[in-house]
Order: sequence, then structure tokens, then C-alpha cells
Amino acid sequence: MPRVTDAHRQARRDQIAQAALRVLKRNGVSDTSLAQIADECGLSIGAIYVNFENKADLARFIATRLFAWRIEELDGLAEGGAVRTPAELMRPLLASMFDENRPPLPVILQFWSKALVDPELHAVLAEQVDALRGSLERALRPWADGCSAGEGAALASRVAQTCLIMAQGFLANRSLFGWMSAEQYLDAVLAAFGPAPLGVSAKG
Amino acid sequence: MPRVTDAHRQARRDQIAQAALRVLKRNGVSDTSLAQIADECGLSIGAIYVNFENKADLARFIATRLFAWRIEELDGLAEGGAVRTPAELMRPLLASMFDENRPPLPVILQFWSKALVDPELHAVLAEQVDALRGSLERALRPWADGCSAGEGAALASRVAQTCLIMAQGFLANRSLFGWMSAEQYLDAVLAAFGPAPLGVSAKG
DNA sequence: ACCTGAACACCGTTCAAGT
DNA sequence: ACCTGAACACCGTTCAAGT
Repeated sequence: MPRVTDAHRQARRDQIAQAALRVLKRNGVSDTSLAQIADECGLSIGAIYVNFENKADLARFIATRLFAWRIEELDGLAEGGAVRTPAELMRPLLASMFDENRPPLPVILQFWSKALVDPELHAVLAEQVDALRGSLERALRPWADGCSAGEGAALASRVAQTCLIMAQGFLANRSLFGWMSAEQYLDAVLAAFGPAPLGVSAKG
Repeated sequence: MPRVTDAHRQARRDQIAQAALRVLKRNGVSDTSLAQIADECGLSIGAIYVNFENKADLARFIATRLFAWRIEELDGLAEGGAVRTPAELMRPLLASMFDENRPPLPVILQFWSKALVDPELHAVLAEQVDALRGSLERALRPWADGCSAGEGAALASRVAQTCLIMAQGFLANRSLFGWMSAEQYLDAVLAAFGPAPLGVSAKG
């Protein structure tokens, strides 16, 4: 009867992962022990090892199940071939970070750090961010083709990566220092690199 | 004779911190034990505790001594009141990340993560990044005043923060995925948000 | 004054023993 | 088939004992 066992196993894995995420939010990634997770989900330490290979495997499961970005919105914006500028697409990208079903930003930053020394966790995060990059690239394609008809694909690819790098910076800064809101960030990017200096029309 | 003792103490602290950084580069922050550091510098674990309060205190010392950014270049660019655009100042800012006297970028990212759960380490990093932000803000002032005479100070402050957030993103992405060089990043930022779409003049 | 290394409480991991 | 909890090697930290 493997089906019953599999369902039970999936439920156990979700139960443990959800409990682990609650402890992670409270105590930080490196200060969370398996004993705390076992207490939180009402099981023993051994039960965690029945359902996961080890602590790193549990971390990968959490990253796979809970870190997946909602990319439907970006895909939706791309439909119909409407021309959306990078600035217009950055807005939903940054807003998606604050989705309440997502782990808090500091937890994500701590997983980035773990991925630097855990190749398998790195692969999980790389796959997720690449899916996000692909959606952004598709959504940018009409704008990119308008900029340079022949090189639209290459431009969309480069700019999609760049928008994600800028979003990574926002996530890190928001977690560590909280200098700005997403709206202030976008406004300042346009003021710094945008077409016309802000305030010129008002001042002169 | 406290002077002899103090000099000896400083030398010991530097000896231990340099050894610790070598192990950090090899093994990552969380996989480096005090036993490894003691072996690397030829002392015992107890000797580390003679010279540092604990492991977190050693980490703070490393961050203070070795993470200080070279801001003289930015200050030099600001002298004489020359107008430098954000894009022009981003170049030396990103280049400074690859100074060979600085710890590698992945080590810095791991310290960011540690700072999220260590308020004293967070204060050290916040002080350093704020000094960098101040230099950038001064260097941006002529440009900002040119954009909007009355609001130059506020604009320079906002844009300095924004450039640092974008640099944070570059550091994180470079450490994790290495998508782009600094030059490619700047080019793509200008293509995405800059005044004229690239390639228009060439394409017609 | 400075250093050592054994001792302590904890961690992740394993595994014989239970149900 | 699933779970428990004691055992193990390790970690950061302390401290009596050395020089």
C-alpha cells in the first residue's frame, strides 16, 4: 500500500517544514536546532530523520516549497504583447517580495548565505531565480524589440538579469538597513539614470 | 608596562584575525571552527579567548579591520566640484569590490547574513556602509544641484542610497550566480532606464 | 601576564529498541 | 512501517593549572 504511505510521508514533510519555518522566523537560520523544530511540530528528532535525509535536505525542501516566486503576475503582464518598460515591470517584481505567503526577506537572505557553502541548496535557488528571470525576459520582449529590432532577444535577456540584480539589492538592503520602500527605490533609480532630471520642469 | 602588553595584544589580535580570514576564505563562515583558526595561527583555542571575548567578537574585529571600503577614490572624485553622474560614480564603486586587499565577495555576503542575528555585528557593518554612503552623497552633490537647485541635498542623499542598494545587488548576484561583470551591469542599467534606447541610432 | 588543554553543555547524526 | 531516545563526535565556552 505505497499510496497511503506516500501521502502520510508528504503530510509529515509539510508538517515538519511548516514548523521549521516558524522557528526560522523567530530565531534565525543558524540559531535554529533540530531539537527546536522537533518540539515545534510535536515529533522527536528521530522522526525528522525518518522524513528527511538531514538538516540540509530539510532546508532544500523548505526552499523548494516555500520560496517559489509568484510569477503568474509577470506572465500575465506579458500577455497580449503590451509594451512594458523595465521600470513598469520592476514594480510587481518588488511588490512580490512582500507577499504574505512568502518567508520574510531576512530568512531568504540567510538562505542565500547558506547556498554559498551548500551546492545542492544553491542549485534549488538557482533554478527558482532562473524561472523568474525567464518570465521577466518574456515580459520585457515587446519593449526590447521596440528599442532595437534586431537585438531584442539579447537586450531583453540582459535587462531581465539586471532587474533581478537590482531586486536582489533591494531585498538585501531592506533586510539589513531598510533604507527605502519599493516605490522610493524605483523613483530614485529613474531620477539617477532616467531620461529627464526630476524637478527641471518645476524649477526652470 | 601596559604599552608592551598592548602592542603584543594588538599583534596577537591581528595574527589571529588574519589566520581566521584565511580559513574563512577556504571553508565558509559557518563551517569555520575555532579549532581550525587556532591550528592556522599556531595557537591554542584558549589563546583566542585571551585576546577576544568570543567568536562573535572575533567576527566583529575582522569586519572592522578588513571590511573597510576604500572611499578615498570617491572623495577624490568629489573634489573640485566636478559634476559626476550616478553612472560615472557607480563605476569606481563597483570596481572597489574587487580590490585584492578586501575579503572575497562571498565572505562579505555571509557576514551580512550573520549581521541579521548579531546586532553588534550589524552595527559595525551599518557604520561602514554609512561612511561609504556619505562619500557617495558628497560626490553626487554637484550633479544633484544641477538637476534641481533647491532639492539637491535630498536628491543626492536618495540617489547615494540607491546606488549602494544597486551595488549590494551586484555583490550578492556576483557571489551567488556571477551573471555579469560590473561593466555589463552598468551598461544594462543605462539601457533599461537611460535617456535613449540603445541601438536606435544604429538601427534607424 | 599569557597560554594550555581538559571539562561542560550543546549541536547534528545514527541506530538499536520499541509499537 | 514509523517513531523514540540514548549514544557519538563535534562545536563554542570556561577555567584550573602551568610557565
